[in-house]
Amino acid sequence: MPRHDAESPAYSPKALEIIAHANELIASGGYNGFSYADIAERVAVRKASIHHHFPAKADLVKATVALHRDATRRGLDALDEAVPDAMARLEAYAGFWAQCIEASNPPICICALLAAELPSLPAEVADEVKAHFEALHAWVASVMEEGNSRGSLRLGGTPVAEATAFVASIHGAMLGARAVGDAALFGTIAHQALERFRPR
Amino acid sequence: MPRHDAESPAYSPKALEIIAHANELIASGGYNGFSYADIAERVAVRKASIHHHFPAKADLVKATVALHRDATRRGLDALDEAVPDAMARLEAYAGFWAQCIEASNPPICICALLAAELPSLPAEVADEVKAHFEALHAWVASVMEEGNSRGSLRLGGTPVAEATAFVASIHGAMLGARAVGDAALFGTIAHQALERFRPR
DNA sequence: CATAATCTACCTACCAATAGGTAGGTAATC
DNA sequence: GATTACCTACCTATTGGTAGGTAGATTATG
Repeated sequence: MPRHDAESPAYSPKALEIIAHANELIASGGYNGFSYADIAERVAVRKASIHHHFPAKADLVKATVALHRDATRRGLDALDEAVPDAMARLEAYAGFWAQCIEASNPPICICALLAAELPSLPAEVADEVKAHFEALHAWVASVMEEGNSRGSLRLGGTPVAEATAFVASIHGAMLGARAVGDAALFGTIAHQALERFRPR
Repeated sequence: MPRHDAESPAYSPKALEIIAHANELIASGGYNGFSYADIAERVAVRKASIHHHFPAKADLVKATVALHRDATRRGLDALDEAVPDAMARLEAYAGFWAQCIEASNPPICICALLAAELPSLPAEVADEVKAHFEALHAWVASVMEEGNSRGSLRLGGTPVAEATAFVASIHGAMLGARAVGDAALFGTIAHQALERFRPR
């Protein structure tokens, strides 16, 4: 899901390597928690060379988020195809994140993290983060609407309202697990969030 | 709730002023999103003078979080006294945050924000954030347990599990509202999170 | 009460390190 | 030859912090 395709046509292999490291560093300390120097030493080129691939920091972080969004979209598309049942699809989505967080790979959704810092982000990055939330809300809502109409899950409100609430639970669960230092807490909360949609 | 008492005995008036500004700056850009220079110009002293009050940045942020925790504890205690009904109490808690977020005062819980950045925080700050989450989980759980046993709210799981899920919803709602640039979204999600506890 | 000592809260000056970035150059590849 | 991807050298600005000093307020002492 957040796994990106190493064959993305828009970036060189080195640029993709830089993005991968930016991803990890953002996931740990947010936008201002890492510098080009950090990336440079991980990628084994000089700091100034990073500018060749990404002229400014905002370019790098925007690209990182955009690639994360691409990967998310492809992952959600794949879920739509592979898992016909709406409830099982949401479970698979939550399960995917539970595995990631348990393995710290990645340890958090970078868009959720950047959302927290949104007011101080460059506008082009903030726009990507906002778009990610909107796309995720829309996907969850469409899954819920489908599931509700087919009886595989049961909504207590509108699909849109329930979807935004579910996404909030997922992201809040990431914060909670991180705060108390218990990765399994994410899975517990996510499972609980899903139970409310279980048909009786 | 996050309003602190201006008569706190441990800090000078100037130190409290510094903390208040640190609070705002953290709420906007997190731990690394502000500097002593930012505080200095807001408080109208030289940057070096801030070190007199807080020798290192970690000291300042730790104190800021600690004061926020004190204020939260007092606010929750006051709620316990003023609102006998458990369901109404949770509603008051959520409503308080809804007002804050609508007024951007404060625009987000700094502990939720710092939780996102936890891996890169100084340990003494991370400990305060963790303790905040644990205390909040405990308070919500106790309110839920009381409400459940009195019939004023209904739990689908254990008080501890439901409390952590509720806190996740609240914090996730903060992220969602911030991400999409719609402060009212917090209140919508929070209200929905509460509805699941409404007795039938 | 007057004076000295101490405390508090600021200042200037300075430091090393870092941050994001520019400019010009080289070598390898196509 | 043009492009790509690196390099060195350098820049300004900023960051968190140290060190020494001053002035006013407060406390202790005779």
